Amino acid sequence: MTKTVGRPPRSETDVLEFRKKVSRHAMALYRDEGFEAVSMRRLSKAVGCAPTTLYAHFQGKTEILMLLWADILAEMTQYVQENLKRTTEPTERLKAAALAFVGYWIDHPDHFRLVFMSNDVGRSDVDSFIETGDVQGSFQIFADLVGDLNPKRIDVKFRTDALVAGMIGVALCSITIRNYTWPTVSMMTGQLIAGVTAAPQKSH
Amino acid sequence: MTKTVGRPPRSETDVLEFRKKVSRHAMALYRDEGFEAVSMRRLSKAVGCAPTTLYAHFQGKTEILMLLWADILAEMTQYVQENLKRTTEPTERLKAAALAFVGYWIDHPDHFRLVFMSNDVGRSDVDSFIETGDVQGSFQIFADLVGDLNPKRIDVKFRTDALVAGMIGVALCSITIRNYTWPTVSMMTGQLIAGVTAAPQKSH
DNA sequence: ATATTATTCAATACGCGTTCCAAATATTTC
DNA sequence: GAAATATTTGGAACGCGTATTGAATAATAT
Repeated sequence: MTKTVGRPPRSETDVLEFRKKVSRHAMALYRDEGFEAVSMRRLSKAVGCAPTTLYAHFQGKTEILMLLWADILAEMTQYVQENLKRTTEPTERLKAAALAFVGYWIDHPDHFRLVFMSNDVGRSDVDSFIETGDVQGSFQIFADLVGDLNPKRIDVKFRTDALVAGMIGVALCSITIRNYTWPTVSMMTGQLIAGVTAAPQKSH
Repeated sequence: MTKTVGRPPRSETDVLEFRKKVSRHAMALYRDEGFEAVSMRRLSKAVGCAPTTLYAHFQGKTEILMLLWADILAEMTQYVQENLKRTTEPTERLKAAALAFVGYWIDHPDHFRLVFMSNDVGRSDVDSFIETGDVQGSFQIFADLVGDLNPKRIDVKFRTDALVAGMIGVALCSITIRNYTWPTVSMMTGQLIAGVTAAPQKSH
C-alpha cells in the first residue's frame, strides 16, 4: 500500500523466475550426472549465482530437491499408465498398475530416494510448503482404479492411500533391506490389493 | 596352514572385539546425543582410534550404523509386545500390534531413519553382510499373530512380509510426506490387515 | 544526486564422509 | 637380535551442506 523508500523486495514474478531457473538446472544436473551431482555448489555454478544466494531463495537443499519431484512423479505416472492391461476387468487393471508402480521405483532407486528419502526426518517444525498437488495428482490414477473396482465408492480415498503407502513400503523394503528374502513383488502387491478389495471396515 | 613370517593378520577374536567396542560407543553416542552425533570423527575419538582406522574395519558409515539396528528393533519389538491387547481374539491382537508398530516409528522418526533410510540406495553391488537375523526376529512376532489368525497356516510367510512392508510404508509416508492429508494410521493399518485376512490369492 | 533499502557476493569457517599416503608400530619367524 | 609382514597413525586433501559477515550492487523515493 504505502510506498516506501529504497529498493523494493523481489517481485513475485522475479521470485518465480529464479525458482524456475534453479529447477531447470537442478533437473539437468540430476538427469545428466545423477543424484550426487546435484550439490549446492555445483548447482549455484550452473545457475550462475553464488552458493549463498540459493539460501536466500530456498531454506535448504531439501526444498530444492522437491523441485524434481514433479518430473519424476510424472514419468512414473506415465509408466504406470502404459502398463495398464488392456483389460476392462477392474482387478486386473489395478494389479497391473500396482506392479508397474512398485517396479518403477525398484528399477529407479535413485528416484525413490529423491522423492521419499530426502526429507529431513525429525525437523518437522519447519513449514515446508511443498506443492502437494504433484503427489495428489500421481495418486489420482489409483483412486480412479480403486473407484472402478468399487462402484459404490465406499472409502475410496483411504483405501487408495493405504494401497499407495503399502506399495511405497514394498518398494522401500525391497530397495533397502536387500539381504532379507522378501516374497516377490507380485505376491506382496497382490496382498495389498486383497486389502483394498476386502469388505468395508467396521468403524467401531 | 603354512606359517609365514611377519605379523599375522588380525585374529578373529580381535576383529570381533573391535567391532563390539565400536558398536558400544556408537550406541552411547546415538542414545545420548542423537543421530547427528554419530559421526566418524567423533566416533573414532570415543573409540580411541584414528578416523581412518574405522575404515580398515568397516566399509563405511552405513555398516557402522547397522550395528545399532538390533537395539532399536529390540526396543520396538518390546513396545509392540507391551501393546498387545489382552484379548485372545486374533484380529484384535494383530491390529493392536500393527498400530503399536507403526506408532513406534512415527514417535521415533530418527530411529526410523536409522533403520530404513540409511542404506546407500543405488550401490547394491556392495555385499553388505548385515545380520538379517535381527530383522527376521523382530518380524517373527507378526508371523505368529498372522499364523494364529489363520490356523491352516496358508501363506503365512508372505502375508506377514506384505503386512510388515505395508506398515513400514505407512510409517514412511506419515513421516516424510507430512503435508499430504493421509488418513489416520488406524485406518490405513486396518486396510493392510484386511488384506492379510482376505482369502488366499489364486496363483495364476 | 543522495539517501535508503533489498539483494547479491566473496570470503571464511565448521564439521561432515571419504580417500590417499608416508611414517610409525606391533607382532611374528628366523 | 634382524627381517618381514600387518596394522595403525597422522596429516592432508576433496567436495559436501550450511552459516556468518561485511562489502558491493541494484533499485527505488525524494
